[in-house]
Amino acid sequence: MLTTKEHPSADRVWKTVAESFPAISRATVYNTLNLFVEKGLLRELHLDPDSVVFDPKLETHHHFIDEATGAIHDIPWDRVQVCNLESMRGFKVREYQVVMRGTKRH
Amino acid sequence: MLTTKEHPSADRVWKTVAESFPAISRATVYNTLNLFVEKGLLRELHLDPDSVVFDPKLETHHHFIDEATGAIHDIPWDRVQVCNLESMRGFKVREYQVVMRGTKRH
DNA sequence: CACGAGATGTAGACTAAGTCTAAATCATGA
DNA sequence: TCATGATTTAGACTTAGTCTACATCTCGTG
Repeated sequence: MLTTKEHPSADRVWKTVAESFPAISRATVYNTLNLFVEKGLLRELHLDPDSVVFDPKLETHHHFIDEATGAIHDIPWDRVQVCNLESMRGFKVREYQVVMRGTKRH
Repeated sequence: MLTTKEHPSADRVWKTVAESFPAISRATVYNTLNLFVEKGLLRELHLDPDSVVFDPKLETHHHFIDEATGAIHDIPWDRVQVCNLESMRGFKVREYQVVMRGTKRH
């Protein structure tokens, strides 16, 4: 999980882990994932309409959601830029990202 | 709903509507909201960790999430810009937005 | 080694958002 | 008025995420 390039849901992680550790409890997987988030080892994303997904990549980056497959792709931070953030006058922006949707070119 | 500046969840809409129409069924509210989305009268957002929220503002815009209150604010499209989108070479970007999190200044 | 205390994991119950279903009701045209 | 299709209802159902009580593990100490 901590090294995957994907963005699995908790249940997906559970199913994957259960292949190697069939005795592991679902609650343990949820609890562990949430602990990792709390301790800063993972980030949770609310991009998927069905569930929270977890992102092991801690460096700030953008996201591209493939509408055909549902896959979430990490986009390097400096690939695109958000210009004019200073104009957000009434807000203190702690973090931001560009969320893009579309399809992957072949 | 179609004119609100907020981003209510389905259940929030239900509770609001039920004040005027106590007989309305929860499923009707869900069904109607989903129909509105399908017909393009509303957009659904997956920004809130707890539920889908609905956005009546059809013009493209960005979002700012107030982490203190959970409130979602619409940010005018031209307030900030995403530069270098052409660099998304392997992707066909159908739509994008900047999602910002932080707090509102007093 | 034994023991106690705290941490961690388990198994299943529980909650709540969202969906489904069968039936009732409504709306419309003939 | 009636038939038909559309819409709504009320509650059941599903499932992601959380909670709970208990079991098990880990570690430090004597």
